[in-house]
Amino acid sequence: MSGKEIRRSMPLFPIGTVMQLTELTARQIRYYEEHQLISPARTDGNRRLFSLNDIDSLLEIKDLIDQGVNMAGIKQLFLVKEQQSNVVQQQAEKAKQELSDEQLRNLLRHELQQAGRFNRSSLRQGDMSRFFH
Amino acid sequence: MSGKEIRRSMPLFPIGTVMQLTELTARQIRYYEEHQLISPARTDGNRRLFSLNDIDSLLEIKDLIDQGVNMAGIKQLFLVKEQQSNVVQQQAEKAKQELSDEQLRNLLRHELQQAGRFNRSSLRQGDMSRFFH
DNA sequence: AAAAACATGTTAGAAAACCTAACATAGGAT
DNA sequence: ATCCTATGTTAGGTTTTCTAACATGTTTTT
Repeated sequence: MSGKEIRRSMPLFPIGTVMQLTELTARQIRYYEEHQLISPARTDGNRRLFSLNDIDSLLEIKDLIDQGVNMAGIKQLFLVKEQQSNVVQQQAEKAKQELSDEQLRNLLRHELQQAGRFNRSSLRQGDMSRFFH
Repeated sequence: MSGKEIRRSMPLFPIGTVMQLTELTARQIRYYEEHQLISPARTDGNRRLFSLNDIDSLLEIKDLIDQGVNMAGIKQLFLVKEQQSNVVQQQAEKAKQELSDEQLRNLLRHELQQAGRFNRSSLRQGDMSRFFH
């Protein structure tokens, strides 16, 4: 939960770069922040600095908007997704301590079915990979 | 030669971000550019925009300077390294068309020995990985 | 149908970040 | 003792970003 995430959440990009990367206007990006769909960091001088995670989120937002989802909908989706990944994570952790290998396999299989039924769009994530490597 | 490189050479970061990432001053970064060790892109408004490759180069420059190498030395090292990778690349390409598998294996073995003897520091490259993933 | 809400555009004024160019300087090299 | 190298510092100018406000075309609600 730290090694990888610390880096992808590192504030690196000014809004201009993000505009190009996402093809969103500054207005749109700020509006989505206003509605708490993202929370970019700030420099000492109050300029926004976006992380790779922020950009992933923005690309996802753009996608959802194209599909007619409104702010409230997107917020809910993000919430649920966060919860889900928390659940999966915590349970995986709990499982590691408490369960036998056999039991663990069963649990994971269940979780994954759940995710597949619902979390659909999370498979399209990590879109930033299109910019690097 | 295109897929990966296009992305790592994508102009993304303003100088402020690069300063933090590399712990170099703006003066240093501009000075290295002046000596053509890097060539960051520019925005329409003439602001520098650095790529991941630029940052890799800067980290390498910093390293070499710590080891007492001066501008001229670094320039030469970069030149040789670029040539080398060109040679390896071209020969690999030529080889793919002209040589048998057996011959190809021999050639690559040779090239790699060469590289190992000389290109040493290139193994420490791709340092940006420390910031992501 | 009128009013309200939503998502985005546009504008204005201010502040931050960056630019180039010039001069300053400590430490090595000649 | 002088010159060169790498970097610091300063000044004046330009670009980018900020917030806040008002404008506008679409949907929703009433």
